[in-house]
Amino acid sequence: MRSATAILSESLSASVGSSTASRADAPGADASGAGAPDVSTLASGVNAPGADAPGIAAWLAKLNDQQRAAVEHGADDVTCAAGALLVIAGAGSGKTSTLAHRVANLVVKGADPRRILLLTFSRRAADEMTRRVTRIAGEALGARAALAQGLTWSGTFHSVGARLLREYADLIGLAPTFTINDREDSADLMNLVRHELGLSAKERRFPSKSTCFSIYSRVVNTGASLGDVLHSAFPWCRDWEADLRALFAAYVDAKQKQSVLDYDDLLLYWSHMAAEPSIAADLSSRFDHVLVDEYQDTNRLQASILLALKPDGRGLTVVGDDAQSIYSFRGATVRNILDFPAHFDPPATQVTLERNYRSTQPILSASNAVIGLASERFTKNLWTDKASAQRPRLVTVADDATQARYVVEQVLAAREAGVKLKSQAVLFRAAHHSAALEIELTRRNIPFVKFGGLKFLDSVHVKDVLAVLRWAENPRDRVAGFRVVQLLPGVGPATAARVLDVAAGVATAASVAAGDDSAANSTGDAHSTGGAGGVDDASRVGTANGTSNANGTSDIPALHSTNGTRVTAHALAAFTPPARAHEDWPAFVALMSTLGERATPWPAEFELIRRWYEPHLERNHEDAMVRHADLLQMESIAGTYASRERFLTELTLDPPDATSGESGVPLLDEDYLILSTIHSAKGQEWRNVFVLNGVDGCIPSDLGTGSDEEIDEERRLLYVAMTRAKEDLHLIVPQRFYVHNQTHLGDRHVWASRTRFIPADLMPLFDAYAWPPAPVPAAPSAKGLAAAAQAKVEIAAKLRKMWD
DNA sequence: AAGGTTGGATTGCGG
DNA sequence: ATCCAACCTT
Repeated sequence: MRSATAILSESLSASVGSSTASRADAPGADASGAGAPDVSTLASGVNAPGADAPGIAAWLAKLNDQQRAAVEHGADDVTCAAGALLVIAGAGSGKTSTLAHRVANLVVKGADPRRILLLTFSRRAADEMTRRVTRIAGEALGARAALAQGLTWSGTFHSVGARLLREYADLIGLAPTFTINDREDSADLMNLVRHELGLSAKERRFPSKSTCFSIYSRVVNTGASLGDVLHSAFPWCRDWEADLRALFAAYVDAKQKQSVLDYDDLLLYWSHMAAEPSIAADLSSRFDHVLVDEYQDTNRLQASILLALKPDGRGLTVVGDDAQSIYSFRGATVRNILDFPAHFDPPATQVTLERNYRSTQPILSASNAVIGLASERFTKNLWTDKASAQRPRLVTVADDATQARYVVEQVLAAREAGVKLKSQAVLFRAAHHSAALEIELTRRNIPFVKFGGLKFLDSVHVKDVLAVLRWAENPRDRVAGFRVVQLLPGVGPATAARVLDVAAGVATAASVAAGDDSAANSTGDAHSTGGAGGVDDASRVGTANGTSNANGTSDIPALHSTNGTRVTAHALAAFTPPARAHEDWPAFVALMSTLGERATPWPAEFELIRRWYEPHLERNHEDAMVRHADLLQMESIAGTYASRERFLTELTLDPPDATSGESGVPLLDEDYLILSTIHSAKGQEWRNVFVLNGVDGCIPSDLGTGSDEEIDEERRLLYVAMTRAKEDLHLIVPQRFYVHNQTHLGDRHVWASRTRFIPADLMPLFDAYAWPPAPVPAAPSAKGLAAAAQAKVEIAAKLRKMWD
């Protein structure tokens, strides 16, 4: 099946590829550049407060009035930053370009790029932004200034948070070696805690680990109370409120004891840190300017961080589009945008970019009409001067398979006409909607890259190897250790728990005091044959560790990595494994010991682990070959990171997200079709766009039709999909839609109807037809008709006769 | 206690 | 289809 190697390397090439592509197509540059200097703009010179401007600097002249207003807001005196700025940037309005120009302009006017904080939605967007700022500033300054290195604080909220937390770790009682749990790890930890509290053995089934985690995450991100969250988003879990509260308390406790942070913690700690007066001053004085992209998809917690960093709004710029808010399911709220201006006194300046440089007028008209039906009215209407006779197409097909054939034929036809595959994208609501299409593409040998959906990091073998690394990096990470120990044959949950207790017990003995009861007990327990040796070991290690930690200041018993892992290795060495694990135990102890002492430099450590893991991989998996290839691929990528910690952090915060077809990894310069979830298509554009499954149940998803808010979010999702298209937009409506939860080869299906977001009165905006075109039957002759009528009568008579 | 199997519940989008 | 707890066999 799908090889994770392909996924990983593809993700790399995909992101490089997309940069290359965007240089060629230059979405935003198009927006400002190819949009041809508007003569009236040049003449009027509106909003050019620069006194020295009878003419506008050439590199700014390409912008339209609104864009330039956004770029030049307060830029005259960058050292004494002007008040907050809100840029409402409609789809395709050159948002990225405007933001990049603004950053470049700040630098040109003398701002220190190292003191600019640029927060983006994804790592890809951050890289793209850095690249463009560098190019634009280079153009403005006549030379490529040393800006690429200068713009050091550009990234997602989560990655910047992780960086800051490591810097300030000592001040906030956090071990600087903390590791970060991804969603699945977090759910696993939640599950461990859930078992410990005895919540798994209730009479009525307790919510699953991922549900528990989702609830927890939502509470944290929205700042709402548990009761409210349960009521509004998880009504079927309302009865468990008290248990959930206890679970979450224990979960937080476990995270702190283990020095692990989940995604939400990166924001939560940052937010609390920024609100702490002793740190806040230092923290906010580091950044003269804070700019945030995709502000409509930030949540309350993120907004609170911004307000803490820039309480009066000076130097703060946020950019977003309320019509494109599609992440409320993870706590994002458009209120952040809508309420932004009023947060400040004087209120934030607002600039609206309404001119669309991307799509043709018919595409824009249809998109505007779709979003116009939202219950909440959006004030702006996008306009363009790109005329076209081609309306968006609304294509009715029989079913999923026909939909796939339609897309393939249209894509190939377009390519024949000179449109590269890379300029065409297929978008869908849920990752699995593209299954039939992927099969068809593979069959016809058309290369493609898919964004969204299954992640590389989700595969078992990758998680295993990463767990070894994480455990070495942070010996208190119980989820990692629990997973690692169970890789050995004959070791299951019970043994793994004992091993971890011993390791933790030793650690406790080491940092608290020698002779701690629980530590001695658990060591003794584990050591049926040589309890004395175990205790002995523990106290010896304890002394060593105690000495090295003598000047430690943290009140949390901090076990910093080197010694901590050495403790782990000692505990493992002293542990008597079950008989079946006997043979493998020494190699395991040796591995953990080497990793703990950092005896092997990075990235050779990775190879060490991979070699150790190999036999276990072969024992546990049928398809060991494929998985092994993945690990080799990963190994070569490991070398591109400076350290074990960087590798772990980056991989967790920016997991490779593209998958490719089985036909292999398309090469960089090769052409390939883009498949993407609508969510992952954010901020992108293509000449031709196909939107799959434009039916009720898919858009809107039948899971998201609970409330009006949810419906509106689904509507915005369709809007985002439609506004990705530059020239040609196909919305496909399969009439028969198979239900996916059914037995093998089942034929359950529903007769789907066109999405409710395109009601009948919007139909004139579309070019509607069925595909394949129905063959036009020859008109039946009068004689034939008469014969047919007679036949019908005869059959009816025969049927009646059966029961005579 | 481990490891495999089974039946019942859940269910997407993602940093 | 996938996840999880419970049951069964070694």
